Amino acid sequence: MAPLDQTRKAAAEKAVSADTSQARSLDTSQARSSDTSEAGSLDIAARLLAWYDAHHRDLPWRVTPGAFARGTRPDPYRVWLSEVMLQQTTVEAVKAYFRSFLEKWPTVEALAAAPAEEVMKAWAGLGYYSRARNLKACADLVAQQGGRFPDTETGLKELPGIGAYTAAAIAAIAFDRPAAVVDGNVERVVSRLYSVETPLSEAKPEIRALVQKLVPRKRPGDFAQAMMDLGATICTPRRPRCMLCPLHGDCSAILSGDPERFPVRLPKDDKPLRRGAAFVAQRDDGAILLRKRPDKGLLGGMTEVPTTAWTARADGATTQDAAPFPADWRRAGRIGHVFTHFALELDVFHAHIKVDAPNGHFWSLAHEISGEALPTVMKKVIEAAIPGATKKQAPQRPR
DNA sequence: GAATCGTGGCT
DNA sequence: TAGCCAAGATT
Repeated sequence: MAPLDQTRKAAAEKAVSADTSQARSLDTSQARSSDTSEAGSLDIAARLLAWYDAHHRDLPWRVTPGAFARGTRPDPYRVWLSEVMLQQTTVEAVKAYFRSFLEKWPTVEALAAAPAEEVMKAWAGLGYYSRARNLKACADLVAQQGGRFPDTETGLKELPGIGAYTAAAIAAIAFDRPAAVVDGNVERVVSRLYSVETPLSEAKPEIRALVQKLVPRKRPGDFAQAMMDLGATICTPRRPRCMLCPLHGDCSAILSGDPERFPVRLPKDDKPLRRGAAFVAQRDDGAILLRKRPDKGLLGGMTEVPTTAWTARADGATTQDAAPFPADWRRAGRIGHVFTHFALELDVFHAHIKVDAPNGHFWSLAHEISGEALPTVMKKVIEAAIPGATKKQAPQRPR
């Protein structure tokens, strides 16, 4: 196999990319003559790839377009890691986590050798924590099988945390397979391109079939990333920049005069409000009492301070009466947090205590707090009681 | 097939 | 402001 593209120096990459424009247009014309049976689809792919060559974004996990034609390939580990992180997560949010993970665990074997707890800590704040558990489980499996990822969509989809989208994305980007990569961006681009009136998610099979017809045999990975870049930068949910779009001449929704109408979506259910109380117990040396949540379910496997149940009741029954143990609880404030399917209000209580950690709980020293596997909602809770406590190098005064 | 599962940025 | 929505997967 060719050396990993990402291990090459950036200068070499730029030199390669600078002198391949002719080769690319040659590729494009070859594609035009042989890639699909539908000339229209073909032109669309060719136009999109040409646009991508000129306008693609430089992202930490991305290699220069045309990698396979140069005899190189992306590192499947990096492609997989980035794709899992990017599930329902913005590019900007992922960048720092991707770099951090790669520095801690440069290979799938390294990630497999890491304790699951360390992986959860490193994932804290990124959300959808089952992804982190599945990431670790997947790394363990792949490492057991020699450290090689499956190179087909079918094989990839059998791994934990890899569904239809991610399997197609890895197959296309890392292994040059002509897979139909359909994420939210692609759904939007294609639903506009063809004015798909069927509402999501009912339209998913229809959209997948339309995408499959567009996928070129050459550079399917670049095509997938080009579609997603187009959706992210041009064919945006609101105020799409149609005048800049390389496909504006192909787009049915533009003719309708209202491309924003697509994709058609069904109305969403409104979010219920849940309430509860959270208890920040602090030891004389500043340590905070924490516990680990169950591995499954909401915030599965993450760390929290003791809380009451989060109930749908709105009767305000969130007082210190519900504390896990008696102490001089002082109300420190109230925090709000919005999850995917409900909103949460937590009354935060704070106390200094001098007892041993109850069963299943543990003390986290002041300098350790920022490194714990604390989801954002729990950082809000602790901050409400002890401002600065979850920041690195928090100025803590033991009392 | 419908519910469940985080968080942050943008309008 | 309050909703929308992001490189979705799992059960």
